[in-house]
This record gives sequence, structure tokens and C-alpha cells, in this order.
Amino acid sequence: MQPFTEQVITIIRAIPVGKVMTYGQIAASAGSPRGARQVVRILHTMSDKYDLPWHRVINVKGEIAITEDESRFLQKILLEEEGITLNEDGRIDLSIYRHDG
DNA sequence: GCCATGGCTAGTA
DNA sequence: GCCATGGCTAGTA
Repeated sequence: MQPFTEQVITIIRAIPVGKVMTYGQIAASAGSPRGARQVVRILHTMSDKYDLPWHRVINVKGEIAITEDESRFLQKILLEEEGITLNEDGRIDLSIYRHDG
């Protein structure tokens, strides 16, 4: 496993309950400001194996970025269970819920 | 070759 | 809405 991948995993696991981080923010924290898409890939391939709180990762607009319907719905539910409120337009207020890693 | 991004622009209101 | 990007991974040889 590459150092970047390890960093990303560590960072994601450290997101507290009730908080979120964005793909780009995680990439930047892991030392690669343009590596947002790799965070996507890592979530895809590593979430199960490393027990990542994948639902606490959203895009920079505050949106759930998942395309698949079931997982999308699940993410919304998991976030709400942690006390995160989604707006009418389905967005999350990053000024409130963003975790500064 | 991929892509669950992000930042910038053009186009609408 | 477009498209440049980048680190990884699947797939071939």
C-alpha cells in the first residue's frame, strides 16, 4: 500500500462522529492537494476492509456525491443518525459540520 | 484507463 | 457544464 493511501485511510478514520470532510480536503491533508479523485478510489476499494466511515466524506459543495441510489440513501440516513442535518436542497452546511483535519 | 472532484467560465434571471 | 488532473489499479504481455 502506498504512503498516500495509508495517509488517506488514517485521516478518514479520524473524522469524528457528526462531522464530515471533503474529498479534496482529505487529499490535501494527505499531502496531495490535487488528489481528490484518489480519495474516491480509496473509499471505493478500502471502505469495507479498513472499516472506514465512508459516509462522512462529501464533496466541496456539501453534497452527497455517490451516484448509486441505495448507497446514496444509506449515506443520508447514516449522517442524519449522527445528528447532521441536510438542507432542503440535500446539502450539508460545511461551516457547521466540516471537520478540520 | 479510471473517476463518489473541483474550480473556473459561460449563460441565465 | 466543461475538462484538466493524479495516484492507483486492472488488465495485458
